Amino acid sequence: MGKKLTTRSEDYSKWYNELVVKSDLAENSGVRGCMVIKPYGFAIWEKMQAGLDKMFKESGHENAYFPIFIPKSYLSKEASHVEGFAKECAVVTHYRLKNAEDGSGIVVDPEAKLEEELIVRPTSETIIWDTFRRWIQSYRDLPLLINQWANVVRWEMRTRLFLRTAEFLWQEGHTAHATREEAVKEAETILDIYSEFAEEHMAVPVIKGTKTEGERFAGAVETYCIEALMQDGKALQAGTSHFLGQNFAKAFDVKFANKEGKQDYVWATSWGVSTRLVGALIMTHSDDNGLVLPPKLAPIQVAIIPIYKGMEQLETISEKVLPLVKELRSKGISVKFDDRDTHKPGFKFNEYELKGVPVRLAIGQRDLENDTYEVARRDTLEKETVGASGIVSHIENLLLDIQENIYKKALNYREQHITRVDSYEEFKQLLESKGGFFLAHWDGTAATEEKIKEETKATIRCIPLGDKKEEGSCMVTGKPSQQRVLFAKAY
RNA sequence: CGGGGUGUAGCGUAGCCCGGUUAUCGCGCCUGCUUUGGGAGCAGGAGGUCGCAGGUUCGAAUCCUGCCACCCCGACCA
Repeated sequence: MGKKLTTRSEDYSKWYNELVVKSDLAENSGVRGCMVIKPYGFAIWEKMQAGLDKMFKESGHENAYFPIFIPKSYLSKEASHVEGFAKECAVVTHYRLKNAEDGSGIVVDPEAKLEEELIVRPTSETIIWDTFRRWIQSYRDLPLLINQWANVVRWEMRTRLFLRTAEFLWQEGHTAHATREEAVKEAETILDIYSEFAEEHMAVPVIKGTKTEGERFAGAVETYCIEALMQDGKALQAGTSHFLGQNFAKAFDVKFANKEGKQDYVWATSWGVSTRLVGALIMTHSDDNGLVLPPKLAPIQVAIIPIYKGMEQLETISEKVLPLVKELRSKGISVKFDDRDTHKPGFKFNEYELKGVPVRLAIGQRDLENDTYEVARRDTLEKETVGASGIVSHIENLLLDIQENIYKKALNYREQHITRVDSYEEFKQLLESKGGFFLAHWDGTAATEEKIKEETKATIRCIPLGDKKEEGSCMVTGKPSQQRVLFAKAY
């Protein structure tokens, strides 16, 4: 019998440790809250990067790169921004080491103290806006649509692999516009891109919405977000897009001459998604046999496993398989022909299941005689025998089918776990017994939001966009409400 | 940062309460033979600053102190 994972699928921290962190994606680096992303895990991130980058560029954005170090004075120029990040900044104070005089080793050279401390970027608004001031003079310079792929550091009190690590990889977009309307539209366009990417590439259904004032990004006028539901009933913020108003333009004095020749502050947005998306992917689809990856993001889409006795048989199989590998690759399908002689077929079957490879082909003596392949799909674990003549189109269709199937499965789970509630008692009860998202009326005050959070640990994930207005009364205070908002316990 | 837990080979662990030969077991790794359609079998072998530092003791993985890291809960968290 194969070794089943002993972990329950709802116990994600353990699931990461056993399956992802130590077996496949990362290992503890020994530095607090950091993670090593192994090649296979990084390949997933690279696929995400490629998909998003294409969408950004198609909508007119360009990539650039800004320094990792931000002078302390920059960070403090926008008051609410620095307030939001001050408690989690890594600070560089010195620029040199030296040998200790008592021979005890290398120490920080006290002579090499920086006049102004440097902050390791927790996000780049400040240093980018300091640059934008020099890039923008006229309405002809607008809109300025910049994206950066980078790492950032946030010294969180508590870390969680993939979801909240001290250092993480992300993209951050920063744009400047001539009008308020255009900037708002940009923030919404990006939200649509994130939503499309999550649903069509990651096969993760998301709910688009806006954050309440209390959950808003430090320095933003409006924060848009996409919220996903994990298999354990907790919500995960998968991406955010912020309309920053003129806050940063004013803080960094970024003005432009409009068509009438008058000076005005520019309007801004910023937006980002991070390696947290890899966590979202794992926690949405995976099962007790390991990862389940959507074909569009799987580093290996098809694994081919020969079953043979002796090198002669392997050669016969290779002769048949290599042209197939070539043909699949020519169609843009990533294939691994695993002809290693060091592992048995059963071992390989389990290995590729653990890695979430969507389609697995096996070919042995039986198939050579019948001119067939055994085809197994990872999402349902079903196996079938397919004739060699139609194998390529069969695989193409299967990849599309798996992509669609795991999306539907995740969507179905989420629909089963969105509950409309009208009483606070019912809300509290179902939050514990069922979990998931709750649509409920809220009076719009921060006080009520805070009360609910304190009493239940649930927060308002977002005020959904595009939902029908609905007269109602707040489930806590009974005050009037115009729309249901989305509650959940979140990561 | 507060409460609780953990740290022993690449991974997972026993031993710790009650100090005493050469630190246990499994997986993995190396060699050989036999195997190969769902995680192979047998035989032999290699691999250890017992998280770090100090203390108690004739003697410390084990007891004490400090520190570090990780996990869980809380606070915190675009």
